Amino acid sequence: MSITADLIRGHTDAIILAALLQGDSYGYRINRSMYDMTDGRYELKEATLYTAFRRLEESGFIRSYWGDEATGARRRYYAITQDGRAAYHSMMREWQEASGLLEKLMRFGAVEDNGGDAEQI
Amino acid sequence: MSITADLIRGHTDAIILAALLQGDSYGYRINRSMYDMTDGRYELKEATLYTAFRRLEESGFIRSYWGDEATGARRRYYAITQDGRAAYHSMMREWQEASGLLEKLMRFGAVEDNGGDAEQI
DNA sequence: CGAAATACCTTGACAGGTGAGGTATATTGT
DNA sequence: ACAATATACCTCACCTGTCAAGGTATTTCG
Repeated sequence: MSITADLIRGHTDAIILAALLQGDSYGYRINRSMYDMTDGRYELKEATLYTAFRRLEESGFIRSYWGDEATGARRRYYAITQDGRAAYHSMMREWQEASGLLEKLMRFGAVEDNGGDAEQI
Repeated sequence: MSITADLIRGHTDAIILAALLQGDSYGYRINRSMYDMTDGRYELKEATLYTAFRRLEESGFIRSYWGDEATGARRRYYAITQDGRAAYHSMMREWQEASGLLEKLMRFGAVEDNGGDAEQI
């Protein structure tokens, strides 16, 4: 994994909700698709993933049920709720605003960076 | 302040370094300009700011000195180092990559969101 | 004279992320 | 037949960045 954890922090919930907008799914699969979509540059740690599921379910944004697979390991499926959809859209709006501000603040200095040693003030 | 703290988390260092690329400055002023640039939608909390200064100085990305103001409250100025410039550029590259991935992952679900209740995979 | 602004700092607590560990079943290679 | 790997779930203790709340000292303005 190449990108710093703290840059992702706080976005886990939105990512999971986004995945569930495509349809019900389960932990292992969601993580897999994340890994595939980013060409292995990013995947959620399992502990992070399951913590997030618990958090999201407590918030009422998702609900879970056990799959009825006849074979293989049991799977716990998650479904997004209406509250979850609303939360997702709200998170996306926040992301829009925040990323715009961050871009502005972080680019700020670069515009006049001459690489020299600036004097006081 | 309107945007969620966790969306900003981890970007504080890059923001401060960006500000210092414009020239030496001090805590209060940096925070002020951040507030002004975002029309009051975001400002660092003081505790966060000073924690970041300490962290950055320990990493060798900035150095500090006391201003010689004859009047008014004393000011501790900060200057970005060469290591700090390198770190800034590295952080910006990370941000580029991370924000691209995040965008991809978070938009993912939205493309086929029909608002209905999806059935189990 | 008192309030507000400027300017710095510390402490304790919180929340999200993660390393390291665990369980169980099915598949694949030798 | 048996070991290794993949699938699939889970928990606990710890780390780190943030922040609320508190503090100090000086200057300016009504």
